Amino acid sequence: MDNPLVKTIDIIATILSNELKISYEETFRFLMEPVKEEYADFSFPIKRFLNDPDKLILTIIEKLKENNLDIVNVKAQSGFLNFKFDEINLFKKTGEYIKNGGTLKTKITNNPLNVVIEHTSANPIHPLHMGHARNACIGDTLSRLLESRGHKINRRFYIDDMGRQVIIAALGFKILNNTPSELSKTLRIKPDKLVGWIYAVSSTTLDAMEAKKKNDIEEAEKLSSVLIKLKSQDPGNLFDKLFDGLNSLSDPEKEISNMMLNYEKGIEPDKSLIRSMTKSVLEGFMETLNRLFIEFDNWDWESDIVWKGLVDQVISIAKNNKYFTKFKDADAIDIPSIINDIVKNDENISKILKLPKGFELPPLIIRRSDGSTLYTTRDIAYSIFKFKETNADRVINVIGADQRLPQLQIRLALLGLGFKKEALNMIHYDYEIVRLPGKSMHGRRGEYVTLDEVLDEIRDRAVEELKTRNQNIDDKTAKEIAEKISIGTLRFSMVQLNSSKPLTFDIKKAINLKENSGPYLQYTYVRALNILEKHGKINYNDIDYESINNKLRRSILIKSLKYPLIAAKAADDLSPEDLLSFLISLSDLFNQWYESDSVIYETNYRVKEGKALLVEIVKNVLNEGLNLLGIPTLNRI
RNA sequence: GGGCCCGUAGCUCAGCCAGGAUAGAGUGUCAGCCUCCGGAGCUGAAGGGCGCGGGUUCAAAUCCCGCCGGGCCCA
Repeated sequence: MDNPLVKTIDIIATILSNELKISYEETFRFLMEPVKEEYADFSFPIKRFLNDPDKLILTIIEKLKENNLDIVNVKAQSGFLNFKFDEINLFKKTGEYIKNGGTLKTKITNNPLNVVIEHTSANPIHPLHMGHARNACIGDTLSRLLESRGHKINRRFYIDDMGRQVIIAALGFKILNNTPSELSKTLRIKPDKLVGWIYAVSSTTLDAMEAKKKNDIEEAEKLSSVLIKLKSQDPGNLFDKLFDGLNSLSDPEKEISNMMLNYEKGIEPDKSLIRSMTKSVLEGFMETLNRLFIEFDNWDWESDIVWKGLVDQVISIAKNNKYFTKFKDADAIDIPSIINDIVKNDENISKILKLPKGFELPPLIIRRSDGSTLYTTRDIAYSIFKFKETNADRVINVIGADQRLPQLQIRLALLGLGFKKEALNMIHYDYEIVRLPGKSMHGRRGEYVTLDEVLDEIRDRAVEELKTRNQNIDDKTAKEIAEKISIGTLRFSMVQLNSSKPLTFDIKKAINLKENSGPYLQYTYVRALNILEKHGKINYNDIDYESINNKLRRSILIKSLKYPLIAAKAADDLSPEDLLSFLISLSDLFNQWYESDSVIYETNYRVKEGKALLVEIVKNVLNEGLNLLGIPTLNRI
């Protein structure tokens, strides 16, 4: 059930689509907000399609009358079809709609899909940091947005447990002769933080040993100063044992490659050690992600993909494929030929893959001459797996922009191996890095600011702020509210910016809690809630619907009712930031109104009921929008 | 050396994909607003012609070509 404005726009889009012989989806895409409110409530750039729209206007009016939706005026002006609502009539219909339990949710799609969204997928060797925060917030917001649009969403986390880094961390635990879960319990330290420290010490120590061996004195000195710093962060007399143990290894490189091979084959005790360590880290991840209300449907182990034989399958498919080739003795897929044969002859495919012009790609090695597989090979297997598992129509991978080339290679390989559907419906949703001013990030050296630390810091500042505003607030309440504020701050700032731009996260600025932030939306929601609480139940039968005939109130009504369309478009465009800026501008309008036109002190009873209905509408939209952004709402602030 | 991304008010950004209505926000600056629904708020002012140079078009911040600056990836 759609609200009267959405219903009207829907009919208009259907008519335009029929008359102009363009698809409904395309029509919907072009229906837009005019640059200025005075022009119209909705516009359509008709000149792009048609020179004389007069007849079309008559058809539209007729059809709307047939559907008892005669609440809109249509005019053709400077190349646009301009639609303007009869606000009184619209308000009346909306009142009835809300009274009968109508809601303002994302308009449901006509074409529901099975969508897999893989996101976060952080390396399980240290706690989540701000880069992962951006990934997680984007992925989760996309999931919520697409789900609200009526798609079936499957959220997956890929556990990259076969990389060299994981093995190095596991080697550290092997030397300490202890399990991560026991150690983190006895030392009372979050498991991901413990593993992060052990990994940093192990990998720095190994690098230092290597530097000494090569007589690279400068590098060795640099690394030993890193080690001194790491030693000062020792969570419980572990450093010396770890450092000495690693140094006593005669051939650490061989140790690592043995462990790696053992794990790939599933041989104990390495298998259990690596699994349990990774699980501990994942527990830490979940704890952090739960704070942000982020959950997954499936956790996929890279090792499972291998152990199930899916990687071997890919290799045997490749061997029987015409694009199989040898590259420097290794098994490879002939990417250049795939480009030549398939992509270059098909404009559609080359558009979807966004192949760089005149760029030569080398063959993609899938198995080294020693028989070991590569990360990308496993990724090809995993890509096929993701489609198969849920019979997915589309897979969205939220992965950093630095992975563009490998992601493209995977899709080209899939294309060549006959997985056309997979290749063309796999979206690399890329995002740029997050910088913290004045801080450098090196996971291998233990230099990073964790997501937990950032959330805690924002929360603590928010507690202070709450206490200065409200002397009577008790500690527990303040902390609860502050936690929600910190989530609002973080989730807002991670999604606010177009993902193709590097994001500088300035904690000081984020804590400033100024307009254009999560707390601003939370604050506005509380305002609406307070008014409604003071006003009490709305008497729908007593509403003066003509009271909407006022510039600000009218704007607020129209804007709010557009919400289902805006959210739908944001979902179709995969642009959560559009939803966010809509909510900000609705909040701006609402706050302007709040300052200038009281609801509670309105003396005309019937007008007062009308105003209360408008507040109710705004409250519903904010509630819904915040929910899609994963920003918790508050009852007080 | 090649490819990709970014370059719009002092600062952070929207608009570019799908070219059209006087180029928009926020922040900062300056000037105002608490006998009135919670001031994390509101009102107002100053501030850019869209990195630079060409081209296509009736129309370019948006499309094409070249260049400059920054970042990433591959070598």
